[in-house]
Amino acid sequence: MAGNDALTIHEAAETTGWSPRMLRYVERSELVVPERSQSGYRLYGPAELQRLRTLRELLERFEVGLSEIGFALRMRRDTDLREAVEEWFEAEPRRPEHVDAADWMRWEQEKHQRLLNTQLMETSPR
Amino acid sequence: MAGNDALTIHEAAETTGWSPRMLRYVERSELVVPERSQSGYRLYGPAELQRLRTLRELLERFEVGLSEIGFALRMRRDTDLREAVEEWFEAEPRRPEHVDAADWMRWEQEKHQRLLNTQLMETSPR
DNA sequence: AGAACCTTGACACGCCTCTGGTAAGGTTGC
DNA sequence: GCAACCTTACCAGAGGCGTGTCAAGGTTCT
Repeated sequence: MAGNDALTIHEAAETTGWSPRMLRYVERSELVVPERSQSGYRLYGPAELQRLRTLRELLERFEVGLSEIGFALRMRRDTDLREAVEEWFEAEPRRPEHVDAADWMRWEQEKHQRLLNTQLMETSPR
Repeated sequence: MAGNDALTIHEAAETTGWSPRMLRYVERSELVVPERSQSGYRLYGPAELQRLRTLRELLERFEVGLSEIGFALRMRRDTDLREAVEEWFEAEPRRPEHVDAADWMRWEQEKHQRLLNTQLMETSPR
């Protein structure tokens, strides 16, 4: 393997700061999947090494876990999922369009009512 | 509270399929945060109920967890995080720009070499 | 005033994530 | 051929997630 710039798992571990154990784990999460030699050895090229280093930085900087980046990957690959999640968030700023308009206005109205009650009760409680 | 269409936690639980316990949990994850009455009771309006129902569907349909949607929310709110994650993914299709071009070409070349070796060895193994 | 709600906080349990090992066996370099 | 690597497959332990339940105490309805 010498002379080639593809690193074995232990070498890659040393230069990226991951443990060999974790490199296998990262592979299973599909975030960094190295090539394999003919006999099945993992071969980490410059691109993988770089990705591993930046991944590490990413995780540390934002205190996120592999599974979370894994989920981001899943959203990026699964269009249905991505769209469903986005759609759910879009409905966030109150007044989601699925809600009947009349219901909504009654709700808004009564919110003010409630607030009013609140104020009143604060001066003359129960 | 009667006459108002804001539901208490147990009522909301019944119409949405969540347990009261889980509604508190969902609130803690910041995904659906109900208003509060003056005395601190949670008040679920039509919008919240709808959001709870669709959230449930989302989780079931894609077999994701609350924490994962919570992470999506975090990405949506934290621009730095979102951009960092996206940037990491952008570098995915091999040949990340941080890698030295000469390194890259040598790597690509040797990849073909490796593949060639593989084929040869498959016909005359060992 | 009492029943029937609500609140927060805690303990608990099963499952998953992350991380480290270890064992049994194949590959490579010298 | 032997040392030093690699592989997969397990066991294990700390910590987080999802969920229930219970306790101690406040609120609301009648």
